[in-house]
Amino acid sequence: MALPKVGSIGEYIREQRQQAKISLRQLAAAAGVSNPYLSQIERGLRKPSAEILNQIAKGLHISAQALYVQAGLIEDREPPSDVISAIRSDKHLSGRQRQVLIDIYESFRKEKRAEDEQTSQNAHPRHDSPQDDEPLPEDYLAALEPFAASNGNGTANQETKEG
Amino acid sequence: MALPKVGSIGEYIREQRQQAKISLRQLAAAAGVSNPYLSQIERGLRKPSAEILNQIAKGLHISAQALYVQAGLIEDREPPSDVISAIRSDKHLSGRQRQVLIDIYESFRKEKRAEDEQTSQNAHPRHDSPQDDEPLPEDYLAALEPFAASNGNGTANQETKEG
DNA sequence: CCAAAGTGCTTGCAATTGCAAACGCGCTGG
DNA sequence: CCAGCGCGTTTGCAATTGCAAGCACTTTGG
Repeated sequence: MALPKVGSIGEYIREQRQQAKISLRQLAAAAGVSNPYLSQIERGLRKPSAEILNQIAKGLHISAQALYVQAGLIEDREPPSDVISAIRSDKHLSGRQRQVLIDIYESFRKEKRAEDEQTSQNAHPRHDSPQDDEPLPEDYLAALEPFAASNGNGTANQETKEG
Repeated sequence: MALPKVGSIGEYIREQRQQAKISLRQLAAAAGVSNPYLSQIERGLRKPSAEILNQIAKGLHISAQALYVQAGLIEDREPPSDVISAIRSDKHLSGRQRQVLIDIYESFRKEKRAEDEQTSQNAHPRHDSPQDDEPLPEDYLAALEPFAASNGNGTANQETKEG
């Protein structure tokens, strides 16, 4: 997994560099990295660390965030799950309970996503979550038992202001 | 250069993990990294790559950006220099000229900064306010909120101990 | 013509990342 | 008491990062 998929970030850097009309060596100097390494990065032969990426962003006078997104390191935007944020901000739950709920919720989401992908394998171009396919551990279900018994409320009602 | 300022990121991760009441191994599994490696990261013995950082952020259900900032990988953000943006948007300059101007301007800034740091050695840990190419929607900020809030008050990080 | 300087690229190599295996420690329970 | 499980940590090791040195090519220009 060292060569192919990282291409976009390298291309992006090269585009930005050429657009700024500076040579590879100049950018390398400005970014504080070696020229051969930058060359390899631009051609997708190497996967630069976040530090290097940050330096390059500075050398290019572009947003580091944009570069991270391009590199797939920030993905795009965190999944804006109201459920998770609601769980996390619920003062009536212990840390353990929070975690259990979140894990369960996520496993459900995961299942659903797997089903959807089976039925229709259309384009999800930036989707990059390789191995997260473990079923719900018994521990969690066991932890859930007393909880579900005492709490009959099944809806995760969001109280966030919705405009 | 193996352990300069990476300590904070490790401590931060550990705090977040303990706050979520999950074990090191659980987080390691959720993040898709090995437990020994996560252990070393938390203790500041290793400097994780951006990918690993991203995975950990997901495992912790916190914003990857926040983690990058903590790791010093996003540092803060490029100073929203009007000069640079003005230079970049000036149609009367060639790409090369633009670059030269920017470089000169930056070297001046750098000099100045060096002087300032000599006179007063305090760093401004300014919170990250997203305002770049794409302003983040409030939904996202809301998702960030519990985390950002805990950074300011909830965590046992910055209690009444000042050295 | 050929030195000098520019461009990007290839090649070893030290240092680092990241992991599998295994250790010591505490707890539970047959 | 010892087997079993989970916790965090330590210890080698393969794979990768990132760099210094050097290559091939093109342009400048005395």
